[in-house]
Amino acid sequence: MSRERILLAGLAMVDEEGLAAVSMRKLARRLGVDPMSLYNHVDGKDALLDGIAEMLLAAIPAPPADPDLRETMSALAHGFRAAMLGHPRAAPLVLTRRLASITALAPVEAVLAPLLAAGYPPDRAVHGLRAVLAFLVGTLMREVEAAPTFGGAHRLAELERSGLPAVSAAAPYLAVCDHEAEFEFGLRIMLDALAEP
Amino acid sequence: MSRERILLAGLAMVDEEGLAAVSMRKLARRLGVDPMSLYNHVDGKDALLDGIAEMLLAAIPAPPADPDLRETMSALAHGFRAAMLGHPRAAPLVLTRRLASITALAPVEAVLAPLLAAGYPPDRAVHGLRAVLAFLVGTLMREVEAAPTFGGAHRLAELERSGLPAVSAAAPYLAVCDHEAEFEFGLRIMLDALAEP
DNA sequence: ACCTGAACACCGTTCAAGT
DNA sequence: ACCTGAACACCGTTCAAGT
Repeated sequence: MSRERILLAGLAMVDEEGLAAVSMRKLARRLGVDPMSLYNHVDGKDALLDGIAEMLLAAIPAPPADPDLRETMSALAHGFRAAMLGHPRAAPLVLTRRLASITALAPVEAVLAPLLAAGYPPDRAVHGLRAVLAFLVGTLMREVEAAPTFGGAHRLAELERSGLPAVSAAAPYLAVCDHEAEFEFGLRIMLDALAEP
Repeated sequence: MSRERILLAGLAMVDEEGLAAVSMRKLARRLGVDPMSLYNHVDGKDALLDGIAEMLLAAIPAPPADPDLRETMSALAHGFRAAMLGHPRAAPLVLTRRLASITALAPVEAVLAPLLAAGYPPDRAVHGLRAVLAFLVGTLMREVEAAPTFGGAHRLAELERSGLPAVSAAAPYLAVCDHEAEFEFGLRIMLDALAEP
């Protein structure tokens, strides 16, 4: 028994059965141990979920340093996305919890550093960070099915006869969602806006 | 007993005690009724939460028609924000659930219609809709404390001695978060990008 | 220091019985 | 058609007891 073994088993459980299926008792069973043993290494269910989120966050690779701001920011965004899509059912933990731990600051540093190096004043850099992050969180929540598609959950035929003119007109495009393309479309908007200080 | 009375009591309960505190049994107690009575009007806990989300969504006011696209989009975004901030603890229901109901299409129509009227081809209009929505979802999740601040959860002193250079340099700005200003900053980026088809 | 198991106070939902 | 209550199969966590 160790904290790490517990967190890894927890992540595996989320990956396989989904967040809603995770319980301390089932996790203990999976580890062949009494439920209460977990409490020696983890502070409770909430702390367990925080711990899993931190593992995911820590696994995001630091992209190679690049003198071009846009290149760096793009690589960071894609790295974050890849990490979340690697564990889609666990991603909401990262996208949804406020982590107090210091490891949660690594991605902040990764985004802030290139912005400051590019000449951004710190206040603008923080605004930029937060805008990009909001977009990333919103987009990724949608990708992992934890946020509304606002239309995507409906069938084409249903959209067409909704009685809503704009929805009907755009029905063929609403009915499908190419996450990759949507991600690039939105990311380009953010990166264009942050092109220079 | 009626579906509406149940949904209203459910919303009140979320407002007062938070999402995690909602249970079918407590809701029944609040209504002075047997827990199982609720099942005659609502399909279970998940359907109850969907129903509450739909109520919130339906309460978003339709802004007055304005020939200016930017004005219209801005009014829609602010209306959506106001509706979520009016029920911050319930907002994650809207921001987090995929509603299959037809009422979930009203906001889509509201955003799509002005974009089409402004000359957007339908495919571009849907991209624009999704990018704006992703930003709104991400920002509002942060505002209602359901998404990471990535830094905001930390104290100033802690940020300064984090050992991370960019984080230290920007610490005073990371330590505070003016949600209003962040919202306007990000929204402006999105609206600028959507200024013309 | 770590593990155990009984116990407490909860859950959502099924089902048979009532009116 | 709607309400009820017992019952089932779960929860997270406390606490006293063990090693």
